[in-house]
Amino acid sequence: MFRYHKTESGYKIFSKNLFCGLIYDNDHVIMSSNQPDYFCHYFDLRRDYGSIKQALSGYPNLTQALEFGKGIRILNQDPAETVFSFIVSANNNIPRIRQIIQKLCDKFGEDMGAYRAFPTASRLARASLSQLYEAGTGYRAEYILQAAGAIRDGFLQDLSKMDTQTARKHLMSLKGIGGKVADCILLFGYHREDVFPTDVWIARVYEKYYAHCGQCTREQMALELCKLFGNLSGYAQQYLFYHIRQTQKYNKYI
DNA sequence: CACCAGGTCTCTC
DNA sequence: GAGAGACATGGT
Repeated sequence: MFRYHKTESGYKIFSKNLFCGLIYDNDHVIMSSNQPDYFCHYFDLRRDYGSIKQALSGYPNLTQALEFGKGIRILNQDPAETVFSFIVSANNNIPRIRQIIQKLCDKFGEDMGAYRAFPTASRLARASLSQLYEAGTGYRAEYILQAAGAIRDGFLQDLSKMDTQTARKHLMSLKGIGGKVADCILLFGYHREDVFPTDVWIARVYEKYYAHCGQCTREQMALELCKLFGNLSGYAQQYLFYHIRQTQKYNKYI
């Protein structure tokens, strides 16, 4: 999600220790990878998004977002990479998130020849606080270190067996992981569809289109939106997020 | 030089 | 449990 580079004709994308190139050619995309099966799953290519969009079209205030984000797919990312990435994302902007993650790869990732892998949890667990500060993580350095140790010791081992709410609480027991980050990890790392990551942008959407209570917290918004969208929550969130994020200012970053 | 960024933590009451 | 402030860092 945060490890991609635009090229003349497409994108270079990195996940874990793997690489994938995308070339846009008229109406189709050519994928080349050292691990095509992995990236078919990564891009969620086997899923029928047409029926998801059809189901979502019955909901209020989504028509425009569905059209705007017609090519959206929910990525299946590596769970550990997702944990570290979204710890970094908190109270941060996208260019800097990408920069920090790049530096973490440069400093701690395995050398794959043409690029560096995302660092493993056990490698990050052996990093020093000052090394993590050097990567620009700031006050999140200790969160990363703690999460790295926990994951190395099996923290994520049983997560896929837990129901969503149990898994969410489990993730939130780590410092640096609150409700929003936990929901992102569940959505992008475990493809849990019954979460609604609620950040500043979704909060704005909520207040504009879906507000039921006058003054409610992000947690309450997420709960209400989940109740409304059920197992389509994760998808609805992505369409709404992408739409507002691209059409409201700050789109200079992309 | 303030203010902000895909929030969370830590204190209070 | 709800409500303020702090929080590294880099960009505007």
